Amino acid sequence: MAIRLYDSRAQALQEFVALEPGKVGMYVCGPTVQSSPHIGHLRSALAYDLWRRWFTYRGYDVTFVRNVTDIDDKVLANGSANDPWWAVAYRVELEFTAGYNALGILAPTYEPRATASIPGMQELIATLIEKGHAYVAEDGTGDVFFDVKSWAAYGELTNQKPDDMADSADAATRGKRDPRDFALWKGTKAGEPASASWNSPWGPGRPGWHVECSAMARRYLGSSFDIHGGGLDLRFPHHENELAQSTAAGDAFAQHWVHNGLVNIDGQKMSKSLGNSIYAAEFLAAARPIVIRYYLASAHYRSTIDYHAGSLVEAESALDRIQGFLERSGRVLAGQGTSGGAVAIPDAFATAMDDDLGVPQALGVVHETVRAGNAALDDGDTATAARARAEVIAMTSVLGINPEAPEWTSGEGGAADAVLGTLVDRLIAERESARASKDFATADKVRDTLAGAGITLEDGPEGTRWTL
RNA sequence: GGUGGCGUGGCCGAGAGGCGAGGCAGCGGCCUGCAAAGCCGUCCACACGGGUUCGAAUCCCGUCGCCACCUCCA
Repeated sequence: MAIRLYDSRAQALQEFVALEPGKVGMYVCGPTVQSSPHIGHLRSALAYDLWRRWFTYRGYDVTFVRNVTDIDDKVLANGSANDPWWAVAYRVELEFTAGYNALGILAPTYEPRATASIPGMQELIATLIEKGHAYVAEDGTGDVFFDVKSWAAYGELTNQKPDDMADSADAATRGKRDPRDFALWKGTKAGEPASASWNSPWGPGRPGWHVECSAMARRYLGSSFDIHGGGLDLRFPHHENELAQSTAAGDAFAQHWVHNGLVNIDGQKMSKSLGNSIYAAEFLAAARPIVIRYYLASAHYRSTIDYHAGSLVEAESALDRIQGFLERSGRVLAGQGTSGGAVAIPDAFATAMDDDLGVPQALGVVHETVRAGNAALDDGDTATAARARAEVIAMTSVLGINPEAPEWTSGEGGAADAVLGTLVDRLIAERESARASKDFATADKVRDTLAGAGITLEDGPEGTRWTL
């Protein structure tokens, strides 16, 4: 069964065929580390984490590269004498890493920083100049521009004709031959810190944004690789320019382009001017990380997610249903030797995932399996329940949302939990004796007290359970 | 102006010419001392107007509304 993906350049679903059988080379645009991560960054990283996990499940050896753009106009702008740009970049990078880790996003195979790949960028620029696709600005600034007119295919990624492109707002063309030309190298200007200046054949300066990704992709994945991903907002100009540069320099570059949808807040784009950005730290404090992962994964990766109050509550209810089944089945089936070897993921789940990463449909299969498993437990059909349990574990594990996986359960079971358990167990015992003597008023009072502390009781055949 | 996307039941969210995705919320029932959890049932939706078809949420034409990108952006 082949994996199909929606290729943004072809604007069509395409069957994925690896350049090298059994291997996938994937480059994803990581953050420009200029300010704290927000929901959208997490969503984007998660989308490619899911792609990567699915390719891996399907047996591919995935080389996953996600860069860190640590030198850029905005990084520079956010630095100061007391807090240099590179300190800002490192600090913000740590915030991103913390956010990724919190959501169980796997570390990339390579996570290159742009500042560590300057020679590769210069090499690419030199090639472009040599081939007549780039030129040194005639205004003496040391800038080097890509010559859009020299590359007939320019616009192929976003299906635009250069003549249709609005003239640059950057009206002062700064030594450009054409307003659409974009910077490959930015000569160091007066007042810019020496720490942000690298020597080059064109004078001291720093790389342009687009060329950074082209060079890093080539360095870690070679001149041709399978998939290039990034946020929908990066299609133009960033990815269009990357494609033009790399192909003009002679690289085959990415075979497929994949773009994830953005996150809106109450129907509006997140933006600093609207003041509606939700930062990762705030978001991660709003619910358990696994709930956030479930929420961000539950819409198709290409669709816009519209976040609103209540989104996480709904996600949590849905996830609790899965978790509740795993807890219940784990308890009932404990010690029954239910492992029974490797359990295949249900075909319906795999089919959904193969089809352009159909996570929402795949989650439908998870929930159907949960229902069937619960029904089997109700009927005492432990064989069916055990199979459902194994399937649910397998499916949620691939998605990174298995509530019983170590990444979500570590941290539980500490001393504080033990103390709490002792206290709650004592109250439950008091309630039990009250119930035994039909003193339901007292029993309900205990339950209400615990409910007030956020503890829910469930009476079952094996006794009373509690959850926080 | 150019390019692309979207409008699905109270809410979220898939699907894509005929077989009622799924979740959340609600309602009825089973279970329970009462609950909770679970199960069963219920709630049969696809912006609007035409058209094609035996059959359209799905295809075509038109209309309305919303959104994204067009050198800051995941």
